[in-house]
Amino acid sequence: MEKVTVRQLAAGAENYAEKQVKVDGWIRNNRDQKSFGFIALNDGTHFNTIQIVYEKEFLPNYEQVAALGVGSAISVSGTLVLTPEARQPFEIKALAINPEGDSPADYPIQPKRHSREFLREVAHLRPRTNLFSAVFRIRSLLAYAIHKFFQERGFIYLHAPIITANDAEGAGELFRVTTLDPKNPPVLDDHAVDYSRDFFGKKTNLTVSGQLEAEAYALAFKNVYTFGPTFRAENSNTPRHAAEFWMIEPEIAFADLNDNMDLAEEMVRFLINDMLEQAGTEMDFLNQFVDKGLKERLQNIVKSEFIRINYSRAIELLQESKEKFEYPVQWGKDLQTEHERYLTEKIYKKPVFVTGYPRDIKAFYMRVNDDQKTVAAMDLLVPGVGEIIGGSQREERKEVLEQNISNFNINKDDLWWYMELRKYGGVKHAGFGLGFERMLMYLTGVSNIRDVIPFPRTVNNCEF
RNA sequence: UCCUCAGUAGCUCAACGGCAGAGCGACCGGCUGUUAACCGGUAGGUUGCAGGUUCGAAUCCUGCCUGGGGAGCCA
Repeated sequence: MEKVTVRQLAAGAENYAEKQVKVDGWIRNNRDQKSFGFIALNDGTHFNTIQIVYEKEFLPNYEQVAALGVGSAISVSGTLVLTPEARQPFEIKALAINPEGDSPADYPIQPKRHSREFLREVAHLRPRTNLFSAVFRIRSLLAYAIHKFFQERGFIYLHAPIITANDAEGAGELFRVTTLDPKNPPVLDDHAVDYSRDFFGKKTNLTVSGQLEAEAYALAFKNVYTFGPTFRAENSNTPRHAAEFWMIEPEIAFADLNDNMDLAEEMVRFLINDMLEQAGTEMDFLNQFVDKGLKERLQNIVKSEFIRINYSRAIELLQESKEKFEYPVQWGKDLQTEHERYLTEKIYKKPVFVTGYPRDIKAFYMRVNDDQKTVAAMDLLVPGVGEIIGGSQREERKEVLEQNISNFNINKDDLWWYMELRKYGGVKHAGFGLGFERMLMYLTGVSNIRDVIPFPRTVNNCEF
């Protein structure tokens, strides 16, 4: 008897019609009647369940099977039957059902709607629900799609370090990495902790970005990307922030800001297309139960050009809009969330690149424009999620970069190697950071980042 | 960190100063094709925690804890 998966059956049930097969899985629902019953079985290989029909006359352990609760693990042997007239295209008429793992009546996941908040408390069981089955299948496919996109274009995948000593990027609060005894650390004469006696002989932390290292590799391999975990110790409590998340950071040499935006746009379009193709069943489910406009919105984005406007023009548009904003719109100040949302959700209703931000509100490594007041930065704003990409052309002129570093009061000594990238074969280059989970939220319509990370880490929460 | 809303049965919620309830789930029974099945019945509670006001508190007040939403920070 051939062991099959629901994935194999979904791909071609007619190959198995009237044949005997064996499937293993977990019971989603079990309904018994006097002499027959139905089990909705999920074997983990496919979003959909397979229906198992079992009858008293064939099963010596009918009563035992009928009593199996939701969540129980079973092995089923039976005949695959095509059922074109029914709601499901095929089912299995059971000849034998072996209980493998019982699930008592207090199993928290019931065949009914649960709140996301409740399911977060049972994060070890929530992947057994429809929503999380869809989300985490798509998460896996999306990670693969990202590699596909860059590998097909000849990019080199770079593993940037996770432990780093540079804290010069200003990209957020850091998680310290140390082996010192917190109760009794070695101290200097002025009672400050003596990090020279720490594991690495200096202060170290978890990475907040692999960008600086990616620049080094872009200036050797031309086009590279990183894709790995990132850590920010921000005390931020929002549906869009996590302390541990994944980020994709491509870096391209001999390229300017426009090349950078072209790449970002092509990538976003590729990822959407790929998910619509690869995850049809899951996308249909999300479109029906999570966000009614999801598929239409994504399909429109694939077709339409992204908007590109500069910061100054964005300020003008917002000022002309007559919309009442809580925070004033003023040149020189950063765009507030409400401003970004207005641009992408009200004015354009599609993704918008905003470029050329004031120099003072952006990072030291961004290339200064000829006006000396703005930098070659770009943010990609999308409806519903807000900023999913932040990037820039990098400052490749050694003198200008040095000036920036001193303007931002950054310790130049930490960046000696970064400066040498400008000294030896420095060339214009650019890159961006894509928040993996934010992209996933955008693709699935799921509005809380805690629901697209298997075991999310946020302020005051490191359960599981 | 700030603002705001909410914690009542396993889950989703009602009761809003006067006997703590419903739907779903669970359990028992019925039903020959169900599919978040249907029909009948049963069990299930220190109303987040601590204090206060009151003859009487799930309900009003104070503090704390937990969670949601908004803001800032950002991806």
